[in-house]
Amino acid sequence: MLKALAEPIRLQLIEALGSGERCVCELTAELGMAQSKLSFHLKVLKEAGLLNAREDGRWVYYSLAPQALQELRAWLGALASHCTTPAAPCC
Amino acid sequence: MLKALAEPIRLQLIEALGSGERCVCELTAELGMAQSKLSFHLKVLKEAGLLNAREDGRWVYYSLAPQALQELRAWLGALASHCTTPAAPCC
DNA sequence: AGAATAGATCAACTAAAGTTGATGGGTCTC
DNA sequence: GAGACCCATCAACTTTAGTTGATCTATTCT
Repeated sequence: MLKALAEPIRLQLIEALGSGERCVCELTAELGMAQSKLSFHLKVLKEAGLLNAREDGRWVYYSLAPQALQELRAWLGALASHCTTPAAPCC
Repeated sequence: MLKALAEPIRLQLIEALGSGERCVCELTAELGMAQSKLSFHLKVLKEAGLLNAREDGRWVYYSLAPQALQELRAWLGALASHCTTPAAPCC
């Protein structure tokens, strides 16, 4: 999942979807890039569970999966809670 | 920063540091991998702002940077807040 | 001072991931 | 049903990132 997030184009997609659902053609126009490229990255994000796809006739609408975002937040929260414990003198 | 997180070994490091500060030799032993490899990944994480390094004589202790974690959480929160808006019919 | 240890860095190699342009399947309009 | 349009997929290529083993600096111990 983190691997899916960690790519500039995919981050652009995530940001674009932050304001709500979008269809692919809209995203293609907005980001100005080859359709196949976009399709590739959307697939990666979808397979990581970060995006939901909704088909409507000949269009496909993508949106962020809030649950995945929540999961990540929870993980970060857990990490932050104990990470300031000092190390025992080592070796 | 996300790019730094998105790598299995670096995730192991992050998890290991979740319970508190550690020195490199300890991490090397714990993860059982070449020292140069570990040093490489620690550097990536540090340059991303995710880790703090504290030198003490011949040892170096690494710990998670809570501020970076907080930043990420905030970003995810902002994304989650509007992402369910349905798309306007497109094209 | 000399030897040993912790850790960083480097160059050459290997492996993984993104890009490109073409093709194919499905859906809509006329 | 022919043509246009949206999107996914594929193979070949290019780019980027991780690995390895050797070497180097700094620090500690005898």
